[in-house]
Amino acid sequence: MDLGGHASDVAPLLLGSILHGPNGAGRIVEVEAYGGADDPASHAHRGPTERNRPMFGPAGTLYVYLIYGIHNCANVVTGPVGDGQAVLIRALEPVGDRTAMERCRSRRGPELTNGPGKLCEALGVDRTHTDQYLLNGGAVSLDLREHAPSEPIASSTRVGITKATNRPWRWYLRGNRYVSGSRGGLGDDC
DNA sequence: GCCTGGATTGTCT
DNA sequence: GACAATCCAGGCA
Repeated sequence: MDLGGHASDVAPLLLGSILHGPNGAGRIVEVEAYGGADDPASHAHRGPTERNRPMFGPAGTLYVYLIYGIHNCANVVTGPVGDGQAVLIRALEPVGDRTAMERCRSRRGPELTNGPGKLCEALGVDRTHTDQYLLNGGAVSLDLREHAPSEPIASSTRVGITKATNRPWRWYLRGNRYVSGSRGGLGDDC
């Protein structure tokens, strides 16, 4: 798979890939695309800053930021160097041994990883991992899928943003119980 | 320098 | 359904 395309092209292709963290691993079941300067909702909209610098690195770089002072959110950088495009990982389906993740989260079932902040806490991913390259088997790494997932892929508008809310740049595996949205009743087709 | 608001979540009512 | 928790980038003076 080529991560060098536009975030909105790469995002649905990441569904089904496996994200590994210090505490465990999960299959990506929900993503959102964030563009560069052309996307007002993206951190990269105003150009490079100290925080978003990893977004402007090579495709396959990890960008982790702190939101609301509490939660970490993990993104996979896509597109050419300097573009600032990234794909936000919103939900995972745990794979393999999940005991370490459950211990970290003090929760089980979908509550383990069905949100961007939740999955970072479960996997043990935080801002110290930002700017890591995901494709060389480090503490945080990405196993790109070889085949498309068996579940149907659905899309909708993005969640939790106030700008450019009309772009249908959220993709998820329809019917998967680890997709986020239990709070907002999201998950309709687009 | 100070102020504001955010790609969220857990808890309480 | 409402709201508190808690950090910091970015805007503005």
